[in-house]
Amino acid sequence: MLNFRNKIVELIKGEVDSLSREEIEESIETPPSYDMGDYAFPAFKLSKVFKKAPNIIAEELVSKFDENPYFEKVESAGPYVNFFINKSKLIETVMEEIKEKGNKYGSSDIGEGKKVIMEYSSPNIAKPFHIGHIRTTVIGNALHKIYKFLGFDTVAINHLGDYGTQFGMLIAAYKKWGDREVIENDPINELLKLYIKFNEEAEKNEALKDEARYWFRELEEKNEEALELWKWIRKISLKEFNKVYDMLNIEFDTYAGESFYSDKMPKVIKELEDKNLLKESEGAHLVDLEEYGMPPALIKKKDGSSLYTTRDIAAAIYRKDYYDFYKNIYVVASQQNLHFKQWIKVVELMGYEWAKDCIHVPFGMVSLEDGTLSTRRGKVIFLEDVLNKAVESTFKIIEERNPDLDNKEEVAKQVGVGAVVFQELFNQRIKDYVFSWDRTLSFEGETGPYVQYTHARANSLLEKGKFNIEDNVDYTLLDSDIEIDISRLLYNFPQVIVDAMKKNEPYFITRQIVEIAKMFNKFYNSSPILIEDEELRKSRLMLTYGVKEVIKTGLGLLGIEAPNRM
RNA sequence: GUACCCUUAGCUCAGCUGGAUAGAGUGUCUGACUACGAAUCAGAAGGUCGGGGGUUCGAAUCCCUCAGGGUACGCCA
Repeated sequence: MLNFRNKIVELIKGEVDSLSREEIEESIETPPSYDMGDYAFPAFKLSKVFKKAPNIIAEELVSKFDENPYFEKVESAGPYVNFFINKSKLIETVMEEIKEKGNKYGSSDIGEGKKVIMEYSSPNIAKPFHIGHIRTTVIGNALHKIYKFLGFDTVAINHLGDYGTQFGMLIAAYKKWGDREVIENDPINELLKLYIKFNEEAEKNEALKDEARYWFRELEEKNEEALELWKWIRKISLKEFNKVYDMLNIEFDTYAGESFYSDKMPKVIKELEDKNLLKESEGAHLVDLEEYGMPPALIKKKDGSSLYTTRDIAAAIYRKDYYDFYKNIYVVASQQNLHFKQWIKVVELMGYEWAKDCIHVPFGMVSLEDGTLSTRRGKVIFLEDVLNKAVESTFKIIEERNPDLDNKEEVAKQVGVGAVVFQELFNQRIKDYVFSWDRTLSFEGETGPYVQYTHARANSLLEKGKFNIEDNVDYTLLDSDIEIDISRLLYNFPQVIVDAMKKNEPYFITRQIVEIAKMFNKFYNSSPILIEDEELRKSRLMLTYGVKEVIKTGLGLLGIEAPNRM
């Protein structure tokens, strides 16, 4: 595909030697409106070099760029040099590229040979998968797909919370009040009940906490009974989680969670001691980080057992050895910012230069209208319920508007789940939000169903118009403002994917496909597509095809399906 | 108490590494279905970018400060 920015860099570089190609590339901007041009080069920085007013420099530059095949017009506007792209070249290059690459349009090999670890979702065993888990799960999945699409060699890790004192609690609670059959029938809820009951009782009776600690120690010592219970609880919980993962169409490469690293920690503690990083304080062992403006990182408890900082350090070291990662990414809530800063600093202090490749990708908090989520107090909204409710609402809408649709259940699932996922990936990760049923179940405006609807509509046009990708198309017929606007958005799509990867922000893609859908709907409402004139029809269908492909790819990267009918 | 994050239209949010007149959606009001799919489109109204300083040719964007909200701070993860 033609790279218009590079063409501008070449033109400017030909006239101005004092700026490097990179500097020129970086200063190229998009004007506020396309009436003013497709790209703009501001001359402010040159005014110091040439000791002239920027608007004079801009004028002088323009006079040198008259005849050029890639830009139909170059003009100055005050201090800016504005470039107007050659529209037929733009449309032709983007359409030919989409035609050639199809559903691979926007992919690349920039990540070739680089291993990227994406740790996300990571629910706690025996606790419900609630609305609070949706963010890490959905953001992580999207990032995983984005990196993969850009050629990175990815590993999706579900770092299950399957170890720790809480397990001692569960085992103790099960031994006191548990019933295997009851739990088998409704694992998460029953285990949650045990968990809540144990916490309530433990507040009244301190001795229970000792029992929990006892059972956790037994588990670590590989006591057969404890081990068997642990395996069983882990298995039935995972089975429940997989219901949600199936609905979301998410798979992991490994479920190596906390337990997996439990035997890798003593070595780390020893290493910290050998490197003189460990300090004793009030019976516990820690790494002092005062020098770096952070509270100390606790490594070993009074009783000798380890903490999750130790576990994360051990996991990172293991992963470096085993995978030799290029980036080791953690999609974990912003509440853990300090924790990540601490342990990554400790890894750095241990002398591992790859500490900088461990990246925490934080996101904001979800709360309920009446306050914070709390598993212990049973104040949660289950993710499964959210998804099911969205699917039900969608099903009703389909019954109303498109009752003859084939496989309504399947489509309702794709659209309902898609709506939830889309909403989750629509804004910057860091923003907190309050969960609202109204918002989750609204399918109008900038929503997943809107984009999916546009896709289905485009598909229907292609079918009715008997679109054939082999047809030769006269691109010069696509010359209206809307058609060019659409082409520009399609043209920018590959760059948007790269930006999304660089910033670990899937919403760049969400916003781009919304823009494409909006522009296409505008086009659809203003220009007939299935018309008599064969040449014109073919060209408009080609544009429709481009829109359909890019929307589908974009949705796919977000983990959302694109049904052909809905 | 200390550190970090957030604050843009009634509501929910965009605004690319500072750049040309601050944009969407939603809600409100108005208009378009015997129409290629109305989960759509067109239009109107709606903003001292939390307040105040500073840096700069230029600040919603960078720095300082104040206010409001949130999160985290040694034996949970």
